[in-house]
Amino acid sequence: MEDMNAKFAHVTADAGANSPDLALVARLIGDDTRAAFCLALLDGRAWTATELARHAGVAASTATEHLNALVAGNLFAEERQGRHRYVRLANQQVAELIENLAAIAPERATPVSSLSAANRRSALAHARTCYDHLAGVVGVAIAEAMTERGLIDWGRGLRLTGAGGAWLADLGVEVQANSRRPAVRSCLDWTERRPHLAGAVGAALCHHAFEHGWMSRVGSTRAVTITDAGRKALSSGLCLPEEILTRRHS
Amino acid sequence: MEDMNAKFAHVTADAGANSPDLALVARLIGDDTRAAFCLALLDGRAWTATELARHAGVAASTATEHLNALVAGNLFAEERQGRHRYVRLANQQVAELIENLAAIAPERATPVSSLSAANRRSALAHARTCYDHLAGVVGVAIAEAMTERGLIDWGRGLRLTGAGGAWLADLGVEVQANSRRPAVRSCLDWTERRPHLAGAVGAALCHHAFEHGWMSRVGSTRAVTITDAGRKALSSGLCLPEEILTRRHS
DNA sequence: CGATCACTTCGGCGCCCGCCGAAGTGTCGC
DNA sequence: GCGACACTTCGGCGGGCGCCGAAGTGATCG
Repeated sequence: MEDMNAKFAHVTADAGANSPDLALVARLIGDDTRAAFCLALLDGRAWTATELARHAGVAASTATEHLNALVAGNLFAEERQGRHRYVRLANQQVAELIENLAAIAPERATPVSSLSAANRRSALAHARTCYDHLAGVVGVAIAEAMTERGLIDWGRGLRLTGAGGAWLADLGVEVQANSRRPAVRSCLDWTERRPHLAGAVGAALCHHAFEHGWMSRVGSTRAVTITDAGRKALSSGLCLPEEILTRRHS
Repeated sequence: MEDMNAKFAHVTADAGANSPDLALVARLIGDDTRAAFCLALLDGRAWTATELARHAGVAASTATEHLNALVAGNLFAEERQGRHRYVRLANQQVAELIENLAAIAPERATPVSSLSAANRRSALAHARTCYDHLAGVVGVAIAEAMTERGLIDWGRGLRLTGAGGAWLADLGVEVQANSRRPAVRSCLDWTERRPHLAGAVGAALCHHAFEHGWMSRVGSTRAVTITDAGRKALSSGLCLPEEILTRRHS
């Protein structure tokens, strides 16, 4: 039947007649500089144009052009403050798109250039924020510990168990009861290649950890260090072993 | 604190030192022809190189080059059979990536060229497969009816209720109990801009509908028509109104 | 075994797009 | 007001990449 219809089909390039313009959006991310911008903004904070230009190693004028495109394409949202142009990811959906892309994408083959770069790299691999939740060795370990203790359950998709809800309430973690956002969502970690915890609960946990001084940011990067208080809380609350909570310097 | 540290930061283009190569993957989708290939494969079936070339309106040689890139980038998987080269999306993860992209991407501004194109367009908008589940007006209506009847629940993320499990069992729908794949997942419909049902349950329902003759494919496209049997089943099982189940010709 | 067909390889063309630096606009602080 | 600074605009350069058609390979069929 299919062959018969093919005979009568007009020779039309009907590829895009309707359908969303995938390429338009993908092209925005498909450039090394703009991709670097996206990854930088995954830390959930707003960056200025100059910061991004410096981070990606391009001229300010180049950064401006890229930002114009990204804002016009609704991937970034901007906010002008005096002489500064702050940008952030437009919304949750864009953040998830970039996470998905990052999970699929291969590691960039970049020789580690210096000692400080190696250090920064290892700090990121150990613990970092990923948009608004926690990633890296520690993030993955938390997700696995929560699984083992029956706080979350992976059978037929990720789900927060009753015990998990109680555990959060016990800790005093306030989960944003947003109607649309899933309570728990898995996010493939791009250093560990194993899932860590995202979604409303992931975000709430991360927020809670900052609020209670369990961890703090390393400079202005998205790397974080676990404090003594954090080590105490995580090892008693989730039985995370000491080796995982402390970063081994390379 | 952040400002102080910034002063001491070295002037390095450390953008990609570590980190996944987003741009590499995004660039693969960021081309009109390759994007058309991706959308075509969203129907979940394997296409031959020539079919894709014709669909996108490019020469066979061009298609070959694109397919080489997409396979090398692990977005497509290929299977050689005699003189045919069949390709399909490499895995579930890629399919979801493309769905996410499609949900964000704007509609392609393409003037409808002919009557038959308009017809095809309206058929797709009414009911179509999206990878392995059902989309379009009908897909969205099913998801909403299931919500109203308490078979699925959106509070704190999408979840299959007890009643929903019972309903499926009652219908005789066999849900693949894959450990990793979520039972229910929402997928933003790009014609309706509202969510329809994906995940293991979405796939099982779609499979069930084909098996029981509730719907059938329109030629070799991913559009489907609801049969009389399907209208009966869906209106009695989910109280879907007749207007939604029958396509209004434009 | 020769015709046909699906796919591939290659050379060459043209355009798109990312880059920069120089000059311009707007904001802030003194 | 004047310098410093963040950002923007513009012209121009260069490389990358998507396209094609022609010629080649290998499978299939009569």
